[in-house]
Amino acid sequence: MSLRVYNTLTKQKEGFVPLEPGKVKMYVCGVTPYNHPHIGNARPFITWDVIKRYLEYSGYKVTHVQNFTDVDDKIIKAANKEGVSWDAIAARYIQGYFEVMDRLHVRRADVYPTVSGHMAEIIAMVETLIENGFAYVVDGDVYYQVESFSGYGKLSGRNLEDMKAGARVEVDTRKKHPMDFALWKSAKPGEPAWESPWGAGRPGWHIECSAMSKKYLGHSFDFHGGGSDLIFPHHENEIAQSEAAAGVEEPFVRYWLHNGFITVNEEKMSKSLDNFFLVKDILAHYPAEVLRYFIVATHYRSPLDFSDERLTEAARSLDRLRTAVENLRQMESMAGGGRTPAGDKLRESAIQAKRSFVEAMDDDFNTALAVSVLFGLAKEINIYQSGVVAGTEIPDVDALRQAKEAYYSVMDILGILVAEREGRGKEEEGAGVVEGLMELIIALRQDARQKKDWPTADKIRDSLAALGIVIEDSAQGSRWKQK
RNA sequence: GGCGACAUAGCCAAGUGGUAAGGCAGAGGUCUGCAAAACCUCUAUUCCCCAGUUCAAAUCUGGGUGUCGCCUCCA
Repeated sequence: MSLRVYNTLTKQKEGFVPLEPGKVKMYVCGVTPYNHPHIGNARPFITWDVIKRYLEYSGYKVTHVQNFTDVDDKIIKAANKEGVSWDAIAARYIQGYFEVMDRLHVRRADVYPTVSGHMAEIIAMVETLIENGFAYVVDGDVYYQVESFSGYGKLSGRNLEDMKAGARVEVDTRKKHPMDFALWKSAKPGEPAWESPWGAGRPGWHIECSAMSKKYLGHSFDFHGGGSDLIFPHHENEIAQSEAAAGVEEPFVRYWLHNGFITVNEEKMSKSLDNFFLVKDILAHYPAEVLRYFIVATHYRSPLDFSDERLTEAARSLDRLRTAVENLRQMESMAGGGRTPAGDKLRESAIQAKRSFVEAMDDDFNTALAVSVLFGLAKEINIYQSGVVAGTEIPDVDALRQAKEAYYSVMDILGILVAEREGRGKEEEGAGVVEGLMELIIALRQDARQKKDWPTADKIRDSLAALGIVIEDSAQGSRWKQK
């Protein structure tokens, strides 16, 4: 079994073959920094973070490029509203982006190109398109002529006739075809502008990704990703620009991957509908792990409905996975022994889990299925731990090592329970993990088993008190706490 | 109006030809000072509806219904 991915271009799953053996080049459409990212914005980045981790786990050397659209109508509008410069707005929200993505354990891309930093490349590509007869100049504006590119519509499954018929926007009469789109817009008062062969102005939206991907990844690369709302027109236009400019047979992008939307009450979460939740606000109420689990527990192409109930449910599910981590850590800290039948069973479960995990991820990054593998292994770990706690099993060091390796490597790729694995999870929640507590309780029970004298609550309290540990009673039941 | 996706238990969600994973919630049980956690058992004779293909369909085909998305900035 090897990696298969669903390609939006061909509308089917295809076996993945990289352009260069052992290397993967990917471009992910980033954000327009005019506000803090909402949870819908975060989905593609968590998704691609997992994809990247899995590709690296599979042995690929990954080059990841993700842009910031820092020259844009919405940024200019926000700047004018606040009375600050456009680049101050962009800088603020780029920082905001990194702050929440870091908390979500989204690892950094290799390059984060910006529009403002790549004017020369953008202008050069527009010039090439004009020279090759794919674009025309009108009063300082430059338009891409869609009819000149025979493949126009191949990604979104549309043809120019349909689009003409279904056009809902007022048509600019200077354009040769209603679907022709701007590569360069002439300068307007109060807007940032750069010098160009066609006069002062700024780039259209789509050209940046073509120009920047070419600079960092070449004219042909492996993956291009983003939300499915980018399929048309953004990615369709990128293909038209990049393939027309390159003028070669090779496809611009080998595999187009698009994630589904996050919805609220079954409706797309978007800034225009004003039904969005900012990641930073959610993180004030839920641990980052929960949000990450919530995203990863559903396949990336499916819609995902966001609500408080769903996050609470995610938190409970995650608790189950966390318990197994804690059980692993507890057993690990105990004196261990050699191979046992129960250990063999655990070892086999670990090997099978890794196999199942790879199968799930190879099938178009099926993280939902991968999560279920984790639950299966968690159960085996817990069963094993029950035996250890009961004193009927002496920890099989090798089996535990393998279970831990399998369990952790899956979580590593999904990017969940990062802190717990280092024993910091409970600390973050405000309660301390008491080192050695489990061993003490197990010792008491083993001792009691021999003497046929079960430890009473008072005996346990006394033993614990001697170590400076008190049992706190609360509405939720008793909790072990170290004073 | 044009194009496309989806419909699986109370909720969420895998499964795309071989007889329904997993999680949450719920019920019963084991263990245990009580709890919590964990473990065991149960909870969809059936996958929106109808027709068809097939030895065999949640999975394929046709029709219908419903929901969502794109066609305007959007992750």
